[in-house]
Amino acid sequence: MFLSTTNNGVDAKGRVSVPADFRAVVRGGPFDGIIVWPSFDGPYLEGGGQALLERYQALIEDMDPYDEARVAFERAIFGAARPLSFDSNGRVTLPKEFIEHAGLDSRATFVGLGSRFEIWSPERYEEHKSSAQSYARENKRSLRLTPKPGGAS
Amino acid sequence: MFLSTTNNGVDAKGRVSVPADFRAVVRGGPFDGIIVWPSFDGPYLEGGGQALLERYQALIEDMDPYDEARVAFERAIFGAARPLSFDSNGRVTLPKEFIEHAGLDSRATFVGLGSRFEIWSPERYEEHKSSAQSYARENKRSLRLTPKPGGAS
DNA sequence: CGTTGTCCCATGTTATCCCATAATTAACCA
DNA sequence: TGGTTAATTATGGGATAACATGGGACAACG
Repeated sequence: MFLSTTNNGVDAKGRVSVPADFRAVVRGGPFDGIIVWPSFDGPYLEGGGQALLERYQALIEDMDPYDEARVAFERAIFGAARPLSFDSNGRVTLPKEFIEHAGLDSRATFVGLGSRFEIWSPERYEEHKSSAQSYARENKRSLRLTPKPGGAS
Repeated sequence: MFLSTTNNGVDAKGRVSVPADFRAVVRGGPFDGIIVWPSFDGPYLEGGGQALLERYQALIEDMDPYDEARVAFERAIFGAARPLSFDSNGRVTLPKEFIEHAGLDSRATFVGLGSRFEIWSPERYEEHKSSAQSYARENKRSLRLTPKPGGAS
């Protein structure tokens, strides 16, 4: 499970150390690395192990072969995703397009989200964290998860 | 799994390098190359390894032998598909009809979609990509990950 | 005999691997 | 508990192999 938030450096080659905790999550899997794609929902990257992609694939393959939504998801996720393998020190190299999409400069913030994680520019992540939108989103989720003792609804 | 998007050059002979990642997917299969056909759904090419074609064959053989749709699929896919073998550098030569169908000029965009891939003219793909992204953004709620049997989140 | 398609070799570019070093954390013993 | 050692992690640079691409030779076919 991907947990906690880490801020690591991005060097001139686009290399960044994946937090050791995150590496431990995918260790032993079919692919020694992570799979990352630019979010179609904002200026950040999404990622996970190969298992995550296979779960998405299972979801998508339940849709009709030429369903519009299916094709859109396939292109937005599989078409954009890249497998990034670890080097001997646990780093991955981010493609230029990914760095541009997330607006990364010299540092990157890894945010663990359970089954997956996100990679943000530190500045943008601070904005995102404090923005009213994400605040509302998080509140909405906790409303769903925690039933009130008195039990309305 | 076919992943990510790559833009490679098409030379005067119609030769194009198949991305190394894609070659790795079909490596070890019964046929050292890819199978490609013009999409009946738009100006692009569809392709995959021989395993993909065999899956399609299984799907089609489940249909009624005299179903009009079955005959149509057989003609549109098996009738139009061509096996393209790799040369020693990992390139294939695209038939002229394929180049015309996809409107390819000097470059071709390979789009990995999990079990298969597509080949687009870069300009046409850019148009479709942005519409696929906005469609995915609007319908992202239908892509909810079901919690893993053992896991939390 | 001309045309088309396949094969092979050459080259620039890019990405991958491997080394060394610094900083942090964990483990261990006094 | 404090100090010391060892191990893991994060970072930087250089060497090496893989990849994409161009041109030319040979063979197959009409």
